[in-house]
Amino acid sequence: MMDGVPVEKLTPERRRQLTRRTLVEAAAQVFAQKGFYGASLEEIGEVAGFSRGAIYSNFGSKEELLFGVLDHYMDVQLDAVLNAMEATGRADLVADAVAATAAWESANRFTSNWPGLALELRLAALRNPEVRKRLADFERKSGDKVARVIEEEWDRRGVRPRVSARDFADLSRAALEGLTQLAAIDEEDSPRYRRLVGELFVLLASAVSGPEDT
Amino acid sequence: MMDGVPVEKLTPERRRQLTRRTLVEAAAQVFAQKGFYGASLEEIGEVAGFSRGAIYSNFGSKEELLFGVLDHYMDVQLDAVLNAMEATGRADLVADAVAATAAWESANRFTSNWPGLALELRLAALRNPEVRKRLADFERKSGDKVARVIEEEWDRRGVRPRVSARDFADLSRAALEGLTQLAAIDEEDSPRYRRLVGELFVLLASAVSGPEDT
DNA sequence: TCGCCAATATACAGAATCGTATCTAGAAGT
DNA sequence: ACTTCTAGATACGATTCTGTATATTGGCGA
Repeated sequence: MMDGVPVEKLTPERRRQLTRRTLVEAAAQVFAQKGFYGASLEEIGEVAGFSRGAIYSNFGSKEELLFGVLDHYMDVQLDAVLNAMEATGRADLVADAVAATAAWESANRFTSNWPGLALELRLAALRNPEVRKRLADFERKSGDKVARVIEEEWDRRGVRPRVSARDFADLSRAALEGLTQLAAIDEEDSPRYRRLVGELFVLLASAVSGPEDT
Repeated sequence: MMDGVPVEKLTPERRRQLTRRTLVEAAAQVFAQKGFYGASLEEIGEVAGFSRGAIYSNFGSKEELLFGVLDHYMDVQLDAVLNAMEATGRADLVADAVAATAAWESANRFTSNWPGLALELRLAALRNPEVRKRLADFERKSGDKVARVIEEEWDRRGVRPRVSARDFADLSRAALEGLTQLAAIDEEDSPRYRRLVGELFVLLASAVSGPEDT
């Protein structure tokens, strides 16, 4: 019988990629919860619905799996950042900041175990030179991208900034991540920290144009 | 013979505290390098110059040792913060910010494996409710302290802030920690991130008093 | 339809770790 | 000087985890 639904042909290659993805997502989750050392391949396989065999078939070692998770993380993170940037561009600086914050929020950057994964990967970077290199490259590249967008916006509006767009971007990112972490730890005051994200952007945006500008 | 030097009598109690401290410091170092799970008690004992027996004699378990490290961390962190605050108080807001930054820098917050320890403890907090509670309490309490100092300063100078002192304190701390982490990961751009710390304070300080004030 | 091959599962060996149980040495007090 | 008591060292058992080697299963080509 012919398939009434456009069933993805599910070629072997496709199937393999699919299990890879499943494994990576499971690994991301378990790494975030238990940490790289604390997580057992057994549990990761179980969460993914596979056995350890699948992991060793698709990745050579636990470390390679970590790299898979890192790549995945960087993809998702970059998407979130670009989406947040796209949310801006119509209103004034402050409103833009608020919109970007909302986009950031909706990208569930505060929920689930995203903060845990981010922390875990930073730690992994601190300990593993290869991870460190890749993560640093990524941060630089995405920082550049964000800075370019900011610059365009400033140009378009004739803003005379007191700091470079790159500095502004990095400062925002650092503060954003610090707040995210604090919110994750202090669950009770988490709403306050989320509010502070908006506050931060308003402060920064108003500061960047200086006392002489509105 | 009478002691020419005021030799600390080294009572048993004192001796015990001393080994405890030695063990905690060794644990802090190894935890920072390898993580809680990755660190073996064997190695910690070795670094401290003791055997695992000493650990189990002074702490009941690996987890209790972690609590010891956490307490130590909070003590040191609070000291550093208060010192940084004390560095302020004479000049204007911007100069104060710079001075505080310098004090922070000199407290080696960027060097050694302090960033690693901070990250590791945050992760531990994310995973262990008891750690989370203690750390959250500490952050709140130290945040209050800092906020109070800031408020006094603002009062004394007649600053009319646009945000609460508490918000300002938390924003600063979040950004500071974010920058510290980025600096630790991107060793190559580390100087730039350190410069951004000063930049940040200047921006925040100028923003907080608003466009109507200098 | 049959046999081959790749993807995944299972079985296994070796290493490492935690916590406990036991031992030892040296100081405090009589 | 002798006993006691405690901090710390050593020995041990049990568990767990990684990585490899082997088995199995399900699809694809001949």
